[in-house]
Amino acid sequence: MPTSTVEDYLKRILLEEHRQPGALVPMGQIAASLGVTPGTVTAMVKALADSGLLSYEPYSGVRLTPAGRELATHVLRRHRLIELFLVQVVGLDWSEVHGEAEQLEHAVSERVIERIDELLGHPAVDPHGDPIPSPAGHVHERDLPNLLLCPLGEPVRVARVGDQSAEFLRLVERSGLVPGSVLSVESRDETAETVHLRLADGRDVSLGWRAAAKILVQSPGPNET
Amino acid sequence: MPTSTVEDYLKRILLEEHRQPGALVPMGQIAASLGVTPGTVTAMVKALADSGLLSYEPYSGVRLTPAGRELATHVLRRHRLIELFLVQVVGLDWSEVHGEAEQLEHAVSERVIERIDELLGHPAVDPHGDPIPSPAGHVHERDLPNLLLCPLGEPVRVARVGDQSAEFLRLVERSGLVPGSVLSVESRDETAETVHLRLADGRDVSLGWRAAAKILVQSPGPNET
DNA sequence: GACCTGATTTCGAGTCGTCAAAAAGGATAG
DNA sequence: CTATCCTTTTTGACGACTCGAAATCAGGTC
Repeated sequence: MPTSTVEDYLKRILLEEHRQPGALVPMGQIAASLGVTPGTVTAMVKALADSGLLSYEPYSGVRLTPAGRELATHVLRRHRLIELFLVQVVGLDWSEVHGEAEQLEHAVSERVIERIDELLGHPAVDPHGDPIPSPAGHVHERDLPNLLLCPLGEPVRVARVGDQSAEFLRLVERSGLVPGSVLSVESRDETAETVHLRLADGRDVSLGWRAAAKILVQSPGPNET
Repeated sequence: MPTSTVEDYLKRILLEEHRQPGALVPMGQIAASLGVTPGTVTAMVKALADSGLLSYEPYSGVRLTPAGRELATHVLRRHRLIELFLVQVVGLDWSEVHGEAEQLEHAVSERVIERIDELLGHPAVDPHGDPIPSPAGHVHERDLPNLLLCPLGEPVRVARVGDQSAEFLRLVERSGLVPGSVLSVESRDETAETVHLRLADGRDVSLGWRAAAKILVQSPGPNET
């Protein structure tokens, strides 16, 4: 059985691969994402390559093998199902479930995960709108525009929030931008680097570009959240 | 923060202390209970003594300090609340929750435990009838007779099952002896070392003494399970 | 082509938890 | 009081994971 450290490495690498499809993931990125030193990553990555979980190109980076990708996807599935479970059943606030799930994803058996999945009705996305991989390991990533790219003046529905930090999530909640909310982008200011939103409840909200880019939206018609 | 290994050592020692109140817990017993070699226990126990979690008498055994007892009790509280949660909310079979909880007890935060406790209505006992320690660390151990000691011919209610192994629990379930069931001990055979029971539903069941000693009962009046 | 600069690798070291096997201690029967 | 047996301790070692610092590499600059 893989240790929880191994699971963490693979999960982080999978996430980095998602962010830049096709590219090798460089050591530094893994180190930053895990909060360890680059030397540690080099050592670990060699071991993972020896186990056949990823392929390692010295000085270039790393790419998951099918075996590694499968394992990583299962960890991600556990993580996201646990997040949703903690919100919907246990009643935690969505801003705190990410950290909890970080621990639990390594402790929960497949038995329990399947029960949770059933209990929740085989959900497609977690509380942040991130897709939940299928038991077979398939991830349905949708290609959604963010608040910097979506059309102006049209109603859109928040589908996904691309930052799990408790702080950002609390801001999102305060501003009424949780997944499912409907709003429209009134204007963008190129110089000030801000966007101005009007929410369904009439509130006006401004966001900087960094924040706006993290809010992904879809057409408001069919509510898939 | 204590590692999960430390938590396991302390929890096991607490359980052994419960079984023989007042006595020092010998190394061999800890080693057997944890499935490690005696040498490992000696080394670990010295470290725990240095941390002030227990006092160590070479060649005699070990006893938890107040600090160690408190920590161990909290682990036990997490363990038993998780067991009950898995049965009542997640819907697992009671014969499988012990193993699951063994992992989860180290991964669940205090936040989540308190939510679970609330959700379950501050329960007093877990699915096996073992008492759940209070948040303050108080354990309400009741002194109950087992099927070898309770009066003959009188109705009694199963209160607690003193063996968590999935195999034994499945036998208990098959025989209709889960906590809460009412039955009476019809007779005991000293030579054959068996007891004969009559269940409330009319079924007759025989148990060997080893098994009978693990079923603890109370008067059937107020159902405290 | 020589030189920087930033990323990566190597190296030596340390912690934690574990084992196997040898040595030592303690208890008890004679 | 001693021989024996069981328990405990000691010792040396290992695997997994980590760090810090020195050495090395790759890619762009001039």
